[in-house]
Amino acid sequence: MTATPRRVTQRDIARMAGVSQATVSLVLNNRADADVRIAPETRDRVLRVIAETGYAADPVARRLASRFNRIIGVFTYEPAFPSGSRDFFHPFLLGIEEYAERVGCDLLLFTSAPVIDGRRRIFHQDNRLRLADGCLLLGREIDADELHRLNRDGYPYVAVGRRDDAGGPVPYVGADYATAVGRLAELAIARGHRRMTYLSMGIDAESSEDRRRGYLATASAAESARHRPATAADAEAVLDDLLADGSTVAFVEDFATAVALERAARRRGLSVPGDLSLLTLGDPTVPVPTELAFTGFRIPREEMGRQAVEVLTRVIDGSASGVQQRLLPCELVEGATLGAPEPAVDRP
Amino acid sequence: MTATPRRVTQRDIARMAGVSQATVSLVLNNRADADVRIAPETRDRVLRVIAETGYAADPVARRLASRFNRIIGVFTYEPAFPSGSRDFFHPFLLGIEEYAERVGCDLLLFTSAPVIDGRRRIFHQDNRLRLADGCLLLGREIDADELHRLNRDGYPYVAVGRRDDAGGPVPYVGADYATAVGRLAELAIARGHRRMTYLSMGIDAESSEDRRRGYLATASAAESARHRPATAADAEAVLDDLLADGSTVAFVEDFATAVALERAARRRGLSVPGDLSLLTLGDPTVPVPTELAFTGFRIPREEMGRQAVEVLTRVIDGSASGVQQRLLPCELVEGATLGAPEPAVDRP
DNA sequence: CATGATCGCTAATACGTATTAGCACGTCGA
DNA sequence: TCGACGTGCTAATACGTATTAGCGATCATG
Repeated sequence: MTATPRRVTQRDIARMAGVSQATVSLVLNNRADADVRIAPETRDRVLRVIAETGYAADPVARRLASRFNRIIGVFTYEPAFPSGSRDFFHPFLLGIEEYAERVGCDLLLFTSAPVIDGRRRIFHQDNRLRLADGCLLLGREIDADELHRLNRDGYPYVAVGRRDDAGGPVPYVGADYATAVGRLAELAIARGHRRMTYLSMGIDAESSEDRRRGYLATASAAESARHRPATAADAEAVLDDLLADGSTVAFVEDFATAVALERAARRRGLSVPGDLSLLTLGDPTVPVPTELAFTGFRIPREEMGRQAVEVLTRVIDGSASGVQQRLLPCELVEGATLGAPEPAVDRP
Repeated sequence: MTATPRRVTQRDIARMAGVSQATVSLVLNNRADADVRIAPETRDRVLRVIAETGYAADPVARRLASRFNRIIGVFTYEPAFPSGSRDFFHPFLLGIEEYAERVGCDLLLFTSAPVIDGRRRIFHQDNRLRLADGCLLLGREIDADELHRLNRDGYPYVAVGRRDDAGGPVPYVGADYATAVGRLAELAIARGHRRMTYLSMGIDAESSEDRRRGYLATASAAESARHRPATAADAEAVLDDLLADGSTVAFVEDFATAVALERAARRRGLSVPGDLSLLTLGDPTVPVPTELAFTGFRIPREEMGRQAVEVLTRVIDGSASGVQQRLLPCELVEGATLGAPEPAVDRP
């Protein structure tokens, strides 16, 4: 491992081709403006030397000079491990990578961001955001203070998933949970359900709030529309509660909880959807083994990733007019867990 | 989208604190050498201003000046889509990200590299390698010319997976396929198998070559040790061939092919491992639905990712002495597809 | 032939940081 | 009182590129 030989620079190329460094830069950038002209012979000569030496411009210097990098930062909020949340991020990343490739950008994963108080921080001692032209934010819960600061600094970013205002509107590409859950509620009511319960994950994120809002907007037409928190570990108690209430359908935020509920019901000799209908409100975020096809909806994760990159590039190059906020529709999934309620004993 | 307000620089900090830009830099980098002294009051004053303004050094300028960036490049050779190869890369990336986080490096995915003649190229017009301090190379087949060039340029890199020399030894962290396959062959022989066939994927990669080598080294002790290419689509013909040859065990490079063979055997009323033993030589690279637990070995993909980053950081900071080449052991998996051969009719 | 206009290129500078030689100002010892 | 030395800082420069004002030469035009 000898000392690295100094890399070839434009100055070297210039010397070899008998021109100035500026000329090399102009040739390299294919500048053909009215006020920048290079004779074809000169251009060819420079290009030949470049080809011979295999020169490639240093992207760092380039960025320093021009303020653009063709690098898109990706910040994942929740700790990437254990691989549970990995499977959550993966579809987004697929879409992001696909679109980044299309527009010729590299992706910078901010893995160096330190975890402080159990959560990754964008802003810290050695903040590296500016390495990228702009940044995508991924994560169920995003720190509002950090959004404030991004807004204040005028740093180009786009959140994947809807976000409340934080010192100004937050640009995002999200999923339209409210409408999707509303549709499911309509379906349930159309099937004859009158008493229903919404089982929340108990986290305080916008994604959760939107689902609940969609539920309340539509389900409030029913005889009874409750909501309560629930986890998979809780399944037995939750099931008790549903039965006691006479709910014939549950809207389950967390996929794993739905699986656990179905299993608990089966153990008691109850059937889904015969005795209880279950609706799931998004794809599983953790791999859960189940044979059952749940009725619910699909989050367009890949498409969200793609469009987030698209919006971000717009924000970066300034071609975006106004605040960029998009909600993508979720596709309803016709599964086997929504049925008609048992004809109930009339209640007084 | 108004014009971006110029970001705060060291010069601004310097002006506010009444010192020079150099002093700010020195304070920031906590320099305490013998020949660099800053009075505690001055240091505090500068630090206070930094805290007030929320200043953070521009990593780009920093890199230009210091030649180090704490960025690790990741180059994936095979086209990332369809998501089949995605599942192949994923475990590597998990390990890579984990270790990168540990050493405080960001990851740069070279998604901008163009695909030429059906394969991604590192070197092209607008080569962005130098954005990273060094680079990891992923992919079953890596272009030897590009390795040559990396070696020639003295660019720090590490391949994930063993590579043949390319104008010099190639630093890598690979899996010890030869030993693993050799072990499987020993197992087969110990169980009484005497006629065996190796079914290759027919690609010309080092990973394939190593497996074959391990097979030949050990299996050649058997009565007959053939090898031939095979694909999943081919399963019927391959099965004919195995039976005709009297092979009682097959070493199957491609997981999907093993699945297809078992299915074909079952259709003919043959049982695995009763009539034919199947050994797989690595985890599935494409999700294949199967209930069967195949006997074979596990590739330590995550660990390979981690160690690749570790080695790369060593190469970058120059603390690596000599060429870095590591082979990690594969863990044997005791499945249900290796049995004892039917007591065969004596052959003359 | 004088005067612009156009062409082809270069010199100079900016980008924001890290590094280093060295300056100004003490202080101390003889 | 004078050099030697230590302290605390700054001026200058490098890193490699992009950009722009502008210079000399050539060309067209009256």
